[in-house]
Amino acid sequence: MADFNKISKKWRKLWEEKGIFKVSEDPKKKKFYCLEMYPYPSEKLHVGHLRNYSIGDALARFKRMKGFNVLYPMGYDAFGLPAENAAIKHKIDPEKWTLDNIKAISEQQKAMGMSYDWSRKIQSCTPDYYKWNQWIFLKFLEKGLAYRKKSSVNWCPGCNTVLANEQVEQGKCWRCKSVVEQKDLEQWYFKITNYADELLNDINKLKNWPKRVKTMQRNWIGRSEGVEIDFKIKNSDEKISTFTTRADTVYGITYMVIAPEHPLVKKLVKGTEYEEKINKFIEEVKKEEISERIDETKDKKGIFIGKYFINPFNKEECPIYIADYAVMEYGTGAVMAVPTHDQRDFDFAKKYNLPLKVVITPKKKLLKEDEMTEAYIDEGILVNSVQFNGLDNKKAIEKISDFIEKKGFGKRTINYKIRDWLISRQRYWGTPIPIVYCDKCGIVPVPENRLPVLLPKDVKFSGTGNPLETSNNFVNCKCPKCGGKARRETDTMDTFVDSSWYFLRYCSPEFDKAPFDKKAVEYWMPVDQYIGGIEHAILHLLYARFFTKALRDLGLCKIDEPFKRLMTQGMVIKDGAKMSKSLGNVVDPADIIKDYGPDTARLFILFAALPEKELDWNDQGVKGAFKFLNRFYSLVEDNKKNISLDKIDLKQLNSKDKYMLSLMNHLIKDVTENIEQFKFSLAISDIMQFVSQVGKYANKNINKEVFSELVKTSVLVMSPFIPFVCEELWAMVGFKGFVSLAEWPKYDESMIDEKAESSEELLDNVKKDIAYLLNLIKIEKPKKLTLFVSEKWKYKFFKELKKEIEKTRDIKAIMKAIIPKFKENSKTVSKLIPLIVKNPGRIPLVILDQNTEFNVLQNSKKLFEDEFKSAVEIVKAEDSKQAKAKNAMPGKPAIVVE
RNA sequence: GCGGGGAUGCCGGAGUGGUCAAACGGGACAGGCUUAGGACCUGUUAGCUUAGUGCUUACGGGGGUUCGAAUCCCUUUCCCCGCACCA
Repeated sequence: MADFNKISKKWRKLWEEKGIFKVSEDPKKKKFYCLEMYPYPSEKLHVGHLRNYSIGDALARFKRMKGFNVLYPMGYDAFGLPAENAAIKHKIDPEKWTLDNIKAISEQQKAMGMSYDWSRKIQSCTPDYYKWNQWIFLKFLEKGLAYRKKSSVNWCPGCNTVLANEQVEQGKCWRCKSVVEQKDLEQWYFKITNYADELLNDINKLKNWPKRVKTMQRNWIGRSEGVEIDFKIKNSDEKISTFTTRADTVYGITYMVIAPEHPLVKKLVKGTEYEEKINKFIEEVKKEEISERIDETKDKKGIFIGKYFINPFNKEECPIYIADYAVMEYGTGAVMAVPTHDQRDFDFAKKYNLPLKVVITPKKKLLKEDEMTEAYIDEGILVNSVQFNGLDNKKAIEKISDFIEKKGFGKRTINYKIRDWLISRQRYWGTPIPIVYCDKCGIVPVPENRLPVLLPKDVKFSGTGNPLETSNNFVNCKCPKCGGKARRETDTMDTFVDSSWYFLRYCSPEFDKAPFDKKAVEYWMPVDQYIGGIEHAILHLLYARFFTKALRDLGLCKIDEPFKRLMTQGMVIKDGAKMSKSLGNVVDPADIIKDYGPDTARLFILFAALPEKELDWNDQGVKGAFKFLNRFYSLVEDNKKNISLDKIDLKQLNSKDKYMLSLMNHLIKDVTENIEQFKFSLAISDIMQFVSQVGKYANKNINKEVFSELVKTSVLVMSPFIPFVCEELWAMVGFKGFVSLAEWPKYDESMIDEKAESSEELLDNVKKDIAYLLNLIKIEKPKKLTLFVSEKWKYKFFKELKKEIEKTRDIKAIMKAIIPKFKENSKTVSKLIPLIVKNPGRIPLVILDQNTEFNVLQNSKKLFEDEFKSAVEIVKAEDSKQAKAKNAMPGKPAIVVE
């Protein structure tokens, strides 16, 4: 058995020595940028990573062989919490921990045969990278895209830092799953909301992104059109504005709810009898806010604040409540309540005995308040709405919105769910925010020529507080403006900032005048294929889109969207569950590689499931892949002597040779199409079938040139999946150079002969039948074999069909005409008709010959004679009588042995 | 609740109107090789039947369109994922 690990090491070394995967801009060649989401360098590579890279590498190799100039880089998302936590726990320098991990991981990636251009490796934790984070931050600041504000923020007590909205999942921290708290803090933000509209609209440009991801982004941006209406408060100069998408219901307003955090609440109740009660209520809500406020099934809780507002439409006075179901984060933090037409308002009104007023009713039956058991949210006609009565409610939204703007009650607005991106983090292992606070000058940006602001080494990791604050050299500095004493910003940037533009850096990783070289970016970008996990659907993928647009507006690049095509790989599961340490179902890729070699691991991963789908890891499947690999290898090795690289002499080919060449061209076609559509498992399945055919062929008297061509093709099309073994076989067959750089085979449509393929199958079947029969009657050496072929009813059928086809090409009509005449064979007939109608080339052949099978058998007489060492006679049974006499049935060759 | 995706043989998983009893792999069974096991090779693997390009039943359940449905439409059950009191 071949030692696959030895083979892998040998080729890996050769690839590295020759640097064959290094690329540079070449305007003459078409580029292809293949990118995998760069990994966080944790201590070990897991199978999910392996899958990600196997998919990407197969595609990159395929495109390279297809003649593209392929940019396929790798780098590391090297800033982040685990490094810092390791520092606290094991007293290791986070930098050393990170760089050691990177070394180990890149070693594994190399061992797996990934064809990265390693000269473009980037690590986000090195100053030559994060300097440009700071540079971009300053540019954003100039443009007003970065700003500082005090606000209620998400605080993760587990990570001891604030989080962006996108990083909170169901009230919990995305990384450590701690319950997130709210805190009022002054923090740095990126103004992603400036791009909300463009980010939403441009989703339509992302034709080759999974629907799921696009939907998630749309929902996250959460655009809704409506009106903002201002309500005057009775006996006060204040007014409250509310946002609604249902302007048609304004005459049904019976009260208002505002969020407990709403800044007006304290003002309004100050000094009144309600003040104490309200403050108590707010405290209560705040306490339970985290877990319970999120729970939708919970009763809505609220309290009257002792104030009334005036509905500008009908001058009615209605009470103002604060309630936990109003949230400050959305709209204006206040809701005009229409209990008859909103379920939440309805529930609340019922609980606190607030009045109901119907303003929309179904056409058929007038809706009555006292009969309602739930809110009426469907379409209908306006009632109780003065001049708008009788209008269709959808039209009424427009009319009333016009009215609102005309009267100055409010204005049309568009609301988004997306918030600005909070990028400050109270942690050490990240990019320092290049800002200095001076008592005299205030917030002062560090000048561009003094970048990078380096992370200091003299810090203490105590586990509490931001370690950066322990470095006096770092914190205490001089104001760049006035030279006076100043304090440096100790917050670092969210690591998602690093990953928002790393794909641009790959284009010119050494460039030192800007984050990236505009020219290189113009050549390589956008990324043609991006591959990664679904978990980044609204985190990284949204941020990266935002960055690209913002950098474009800074004049740094020209593209609108960074990723042309996105593939989100499925999870790897085992025994029906996600791999996890607690379940004990973790597979270590290193073990698989050790036992079976890297190619087996790659082959199994790509074969076991389509890339987007979940992959169920099973060890038997791994063995199966290994078995195939061995079979493939020995097929070539055992037949080395049958290799001849001379040109095929087409005149010398027998039917079997032609058949194999047909299969081969068919294979190239299918595999190429399947790879282009990411259907790797199908491509591999095609190749497996082909290889087993080649194996059968190899046992025969073969044409050496044909055989060599078959082997060459198999090795070529298999090489994106199992590159090491294919390099070995390529060299074994006697080809020069690397198969990794060889040209992808082209197929010749004229060589694909489906007739030959099906004839070959027929012969195989007949041969099997003969063998079976001989075995049955225990005759080893028959004197003579007579094969009867009878096709009586089919012959009639073809004649009928020919007539019908001359009349029409409509399958339906033909079916209707013919099927009743062949009731007994209706199933076969209904299969044959569309086949023949759709492949007109076959009609004359089938009809004129009476039956193809006879001819095929006739032509292969010699083949049978050789095979069974006996005289063979092929007889066409002209009618069923003769056939029956010799035991031949319609539609099938019968065999008579003498 | 809203949105997205699923349900196929013993298993993983292809297949989106006719060439489908359904690729490929695994498992199981039988046979070959072998002292035996492993490895390897061949065949079988819905039921009946067979010397079969035969018949019947079948791609979660029910209904429909069609000469014809795993595939299209409607409906229903179940599962997974994302968002979540969004005004």
